[in-house]
Formats: sequence, structure tokens, C-alpha cells
Amino acid sequence: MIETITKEQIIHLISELYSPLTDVCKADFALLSEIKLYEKSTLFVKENHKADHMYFVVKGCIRAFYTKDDRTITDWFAFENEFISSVDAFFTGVPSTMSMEALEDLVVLEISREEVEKLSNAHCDFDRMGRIAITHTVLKLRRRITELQFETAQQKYDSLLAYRPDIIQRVALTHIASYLGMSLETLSRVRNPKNRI
Amino acid sequence: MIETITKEQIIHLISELYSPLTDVCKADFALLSEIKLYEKSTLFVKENHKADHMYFVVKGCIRAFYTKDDRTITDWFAFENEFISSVDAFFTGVPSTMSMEALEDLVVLEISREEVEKLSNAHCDFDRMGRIAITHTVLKLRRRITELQFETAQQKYDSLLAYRPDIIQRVALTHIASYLGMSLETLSRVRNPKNRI
DNA sequence: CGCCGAGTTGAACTGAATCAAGAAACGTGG
DNA sequence: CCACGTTTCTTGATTCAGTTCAACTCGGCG
Repeated sequence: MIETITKEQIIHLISELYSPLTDVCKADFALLSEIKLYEKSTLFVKENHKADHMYFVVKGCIRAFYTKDDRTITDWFAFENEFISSVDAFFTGVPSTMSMEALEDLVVLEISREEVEKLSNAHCDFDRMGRIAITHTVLKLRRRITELQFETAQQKYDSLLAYRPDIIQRVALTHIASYLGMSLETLSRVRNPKNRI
Repeated sequence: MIETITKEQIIHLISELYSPLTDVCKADFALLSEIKLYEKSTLFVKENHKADHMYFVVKGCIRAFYTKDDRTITDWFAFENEFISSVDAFFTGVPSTMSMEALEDLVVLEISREEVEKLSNAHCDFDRMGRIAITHTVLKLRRRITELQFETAQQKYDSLLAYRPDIIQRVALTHIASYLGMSLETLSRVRNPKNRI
């Protein structure tokens, strides 16, 4: 049962995946963070509200999205072992421009901005871990820009599949389409091998 | 004369703009970094080469670009008081996918990945400053994605102008066009008020 | 003065959006 | 376990924003 995983285990995993944390730091981290379960379809961050938490996905997957001209546009996905936050809200304190939704039953480790601050101040190794996690994010953001900037619908879809083959099984096409900056219909056509040149 | 600015002055500025540095840290920073001057049009980072330096722009402006199907595509601009690096090369050590060019006579503070490591290890405040600088970058990257994802050519141009009105004076339209993910001709039309609806 | 690179303008073309039906899959309650 | 409505996805026809190709303009500079 994934629900029985302990904070200590999760924090240990983070320490292994991102950057090693001392035992003192891990203990503090455990004190200041919380495991949360959200059922599939729960909207646990809402547009225009405070969103000062960082989430580490233990199990499940998250969609961050915003509304533009009455459509919802997917901005980001987070899967197992990834961090996600409503970036501007988290870092600058403004109300969130994003909502976040659990696309599957979700287990996350959740920590507030304030606690992150505390931990960063108290522990250099935590601060470093944070920086490394952000660095991962920067690399992903850059890849995404390159794709959006000059690739065709077909190329965008292929790149996404290469990078995350399981996404088709786990996420509705509508969401993938808006994430890739194309209409649902185009994505559907591009997926169909018959339509290839 | 901007060329007579000292490392100490630049580092003081960084400390003010991003996050305060202790005097010891500033001194170390000065020891491990270098002021460099590049003439307009100098290619100081080359595609497929090592690119393990971070640059802080003191004066002038930089264009980072890559080649795709025989065209050069602008990936990023950096102006005064901004940091820039060839992200993947700097953070992961692979050969650079980008080149960098001085669009104007350039003064930068330059520091290698290795020295950044050293400073981050020695000084928590440097590490924090680094994280804050990266955070700024993340916010910019996100804004750019939102623009590329679903805005029209007109909207992209307007957003860029709002955000950096001086860019038209300082950068050739071809570069701006590819940065915005559109052809030079489209940018030219979008700029012309006659073509507005 | 004439060349050259940078930007503009025009016309034809095209990839993707939109609009509009259907088909398939999904879940819920009888 | 099937029938029904709902949501998700596919397919087709049409439209449109933006690309491409080509010709032309303008400002600098040898």
C-alpha cells in the first residue's frame, strides 16, 4: 500500500534523487512537511487563490492549467518523483494564475513556502537540493520552449512521446493537446499513422 | 568609462539586485571571476563546444541562438544586469547546443562552472544568490512558454514590447522574429499599424 | 554613385484551427 | 450485466493565420 509510505522514506528518496541531505536536515524536513492524499479529479490549487506550497509527487499525476478565453490550457504535468508548484504564486506570493488538479489518485509530500525558507536558512544542504531541483526544472522548461518555438504538430507530439511514453495512457488527449499548443483535432490526426506523409 | 568598472562594483551590484553577499563571499567571488570585454559581433560561445561559463551582463546585450535546418534561431536575449549561460552545457557538462554572440560591445562578468561550485560550497549566501537568480530565470521561461503556446503573432509582439520596449532599438528584427517563433515577414507586418484589424 | 544588408510589401500556398458530425469508451443506475 | 447518457476521441469540410517566395525600398558605407 503506497498510502503507508512514511515521510522519512519519501525524504530519503528525494535526498537520493536530487542531492544528499544530512540526517538533521532530513529530520527537520520531516517535521515541516506533510503527506497529503487527493482523490482523482480534486482541484487542490485554485486560480486566483494563494498557492504557497511546493508538492513532490509520490504517486499519481498532476495537471497545472489556466483559463484563457473560456478554455482551459494545460501548462504543466508532474509525475512521480517530480516537484511542482504554481511558480509565480510560490516564488513571488501573488495569487495563483494556475489551478492544479489530480489526474489520478494522488500522494504528495507538501511543504509551504515559509517552511522551505526556514529549511533553506537552517540547512545549506537543503538549499542546495532546492537549487538542483530548480535546475532540473529549468532544463525541462528550455526543452519545452525549443519545441513550441519552431516544431510542427507532428514533431511536438513525437518529442513528447519519446520523452514520456506513458503520458498517452495516463492523460486525456485534450490536456496533452493544449500542453503542446495545438487543438485536440490536430493532435488526434497527428497520432493517426494514416495521416503521416 | 564603463570599461573602468571594477569587479568589486559589479559584485556589489549583483549582491544588491539578487541577494546579499557577505564581504568574505564578495572577496572570494572577485578572486574567482573575471571581467571580459567582447566587441560587437564576437561569437564568444560556439555550438558543439564546451560552454561552462556563466555570464553577468554589465553593459551591452547578448543573443543565444542555435541552428535548425540552416536557419539560426534565437533562443534568448540577455541585457544589462541579467545572467545568461548555455543552460544544458553549463549545468550538465554536455557540449553546447547554443552559440552566443555580442549584439553590442559587451562587458560581462564571467565565472566558470567549477568556480561557481567552489563558491556555492564555501558560501551559503552565494548558493542562495544563485538560487534566486535561477528563480528569476524560471519566471521568465514560464512567461515565454505561455506566450509561445497560444498567443497570436500580434499578441506575442505586443507582450515582448510591453516587457522590453527597448528591444526594437537594440536588436535586429530577424532575431526578434525567430525568438518569437515567427517569420521575419510576419513580424514586419505585425509591427505595421496599417495591418491591424 | 552603386552596392549590400535589413526591412517592407504583395501574392500564392499550407499547416493547423474551427466548425460540425459521428463513433468509441466509460460509468452509473436500473 | 445491459441500457443510457456523458465524455472523449476521430473524421471530414471549410477557413484562416502565418509561411514562403519574390520583388522592391531604404539607409548606410566603401
